[in-house]
Amino acid sequence: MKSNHVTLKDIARILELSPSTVSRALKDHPDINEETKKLVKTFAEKVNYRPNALALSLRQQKTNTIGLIIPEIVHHFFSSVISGIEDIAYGEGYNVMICQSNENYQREVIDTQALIDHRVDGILVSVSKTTRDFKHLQNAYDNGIPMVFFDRIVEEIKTDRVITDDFLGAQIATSHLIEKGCKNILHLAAPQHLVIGSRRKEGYLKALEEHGIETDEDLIVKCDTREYVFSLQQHLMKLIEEKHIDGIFAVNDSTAIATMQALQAEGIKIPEQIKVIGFGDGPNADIAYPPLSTVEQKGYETGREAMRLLLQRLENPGIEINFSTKVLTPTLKQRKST
Amino acid sequence: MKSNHVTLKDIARILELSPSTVSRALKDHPDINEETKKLVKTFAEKVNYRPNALALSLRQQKTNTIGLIIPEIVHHFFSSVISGIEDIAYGEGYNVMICQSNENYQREVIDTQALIDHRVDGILVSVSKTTRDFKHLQNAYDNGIPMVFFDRIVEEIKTDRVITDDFLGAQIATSHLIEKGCKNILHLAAPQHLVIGSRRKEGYLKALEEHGIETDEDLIVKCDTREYVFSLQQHLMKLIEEKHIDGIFAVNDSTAIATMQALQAEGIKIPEQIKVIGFGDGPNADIAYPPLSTVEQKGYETGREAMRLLLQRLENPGIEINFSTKVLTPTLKQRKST
DNA sequence: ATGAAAGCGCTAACAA
DNA sequence: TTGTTAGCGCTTTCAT
Repeated sequence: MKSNHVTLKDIARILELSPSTVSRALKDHPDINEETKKLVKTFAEKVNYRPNALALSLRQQKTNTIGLIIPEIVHHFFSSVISGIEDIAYGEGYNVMICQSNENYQREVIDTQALIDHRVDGILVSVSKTTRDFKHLQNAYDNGIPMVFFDRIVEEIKTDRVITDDFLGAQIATSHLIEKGCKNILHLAAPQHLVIGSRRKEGYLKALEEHGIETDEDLIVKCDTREYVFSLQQHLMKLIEEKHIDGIFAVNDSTAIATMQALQAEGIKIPEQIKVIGFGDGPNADIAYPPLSTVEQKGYETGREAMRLLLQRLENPGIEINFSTKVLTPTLKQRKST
Repeated sequence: MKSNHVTLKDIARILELSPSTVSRALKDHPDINEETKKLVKTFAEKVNYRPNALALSLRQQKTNTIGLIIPEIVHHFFSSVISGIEDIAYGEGYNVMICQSNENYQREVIDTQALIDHRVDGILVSVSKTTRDFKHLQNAYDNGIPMVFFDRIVEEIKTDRVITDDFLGAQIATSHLIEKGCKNILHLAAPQHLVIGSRRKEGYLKALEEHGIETDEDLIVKCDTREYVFSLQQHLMKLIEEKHIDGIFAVNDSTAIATMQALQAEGIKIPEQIKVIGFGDGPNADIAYPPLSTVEQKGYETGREAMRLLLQRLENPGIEINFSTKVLTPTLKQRKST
């Protein structure tokens, strides 16, 4: 910030006008002389004048910036969400301040604080896996900053939300396996304190129930990352043998893909011996061998909707609108793994 | 920014002190009474006081924010870069303002402007594929904002840079194919106006030359995305047949993987009939079938180095340090595709 | 040990 | 039509 920056005052001084006149000229205020306007504008253009966003924000008590807290940018779902948010935000003149919590609670707390410190106009959040205490978010909320949760929501805080119908998605995925002839379906699940973890498990259970298949708690294994799969490989193989597993529903694509690789390494044929389905439909699903059947989760749409809900609050300050929850419905993407 | 925010002034008024005293107390100024300090601090704590970062930046002429312009967050390489940058930046008390150009020149210009408007202390850039005019960056540079280019650099602007040794990487990849017995090697190349595009091509040519293999311009095809591969599928198959292609070096992993899929769809066995190698080593390489041999490009390290170079400028303002170019050496990652 | 005042860059109510 | 002034939230020099 070494000041090679031209300020309003600089322009005023050089043009022998007052700062207010320059300010008004620049924004086409009706009662400024056309001559003056032209003079000021061409000069400002010439010296490449750009208003200081900090000063503007301070003055207007509005930053035109919204904060985003996201677990991990590397995940395709989340980076799609970012694109969705940005496309809407930019169109409305908002900037997006992206914070990556890295699935780390401490970092999330710090990020939230940083966003508050920067006086963002609103916050979009998907909480980290390790977050179990929500004081930091409650605090932002109490500060009067509009918030929208997406995907990994916090049920304790009442506000707008955008979620995927995880229950339905899991039900669709599981039913698909059943319809393909699977009888003993293993579920690789996310931590149950995450809403997506429990909802997807419930959808799985519901599908079994609907098809009159008895549930077996042993067939639900907490395992939601690629690394996790390989570390559990022995255990999983044993389970598959003992329980005659013929179908696997994994809580996300990368777990599903790693599982296929682990099984193939043990000589198991997919889909002939065991059918596998994931959840999310990132680009990996197409790359996997065989291409992975999965349930499509709309990241870009999630981002757009979240930003739209936030905008609604920002553009109607003070007006009480009932909180709404936008539910996106996932759809089956059948490929070769089922 | 609906003001539920407590200000210094608020505290001063309530505690019947002057704003300056409060300010000093909060930052442990030596000549403030211990009593007063305690009073102020506990009160500030109690009401959850947080200094307004905007006001601070305006006052100090320093935002402690650095700007990042990146082509596409969805690419693993770039999201790793972000992590590298953030890890260093956070450690030094800097925030990172991330802008995604989406490989779009116009957007890049706007993003650059937004960063200047926000008076970021420095900028890290990897230019978009469609950028051929650098006025916007030159402008930031002329404004006295320290800049570091990484990966997709701009040769016209003299400043610090972090790059992968693309020439060497391509040479390593191509030599590997040759050592594995390939005689007729196809190169799927990136646009030549991008430094990485031409460097990688040159490395490919160099390797051929070193091994006494005649080069053939027909074996260099501009094709650097998954979609591109499938749209060129017919053309590529014809080329492979006519030229007896037995090895393919693709400018990036996703192009390499798509190529393997296209070939396999035509019944070609990999690596038996044709060996394929990529560049970059994202997680997709492990997921591909067969797992893709590639050359490792260190995203996280790139980010760290870029941020370190920038920090060096920021912490030594005014001091002229010669610009340096940090070159990261890629290493061969052999898997099953070669 | 504390306070008053000025100023970072900008806008807007009020004056002229 | 233009200028003066105050103030957004904060720090810091200069008084007291």
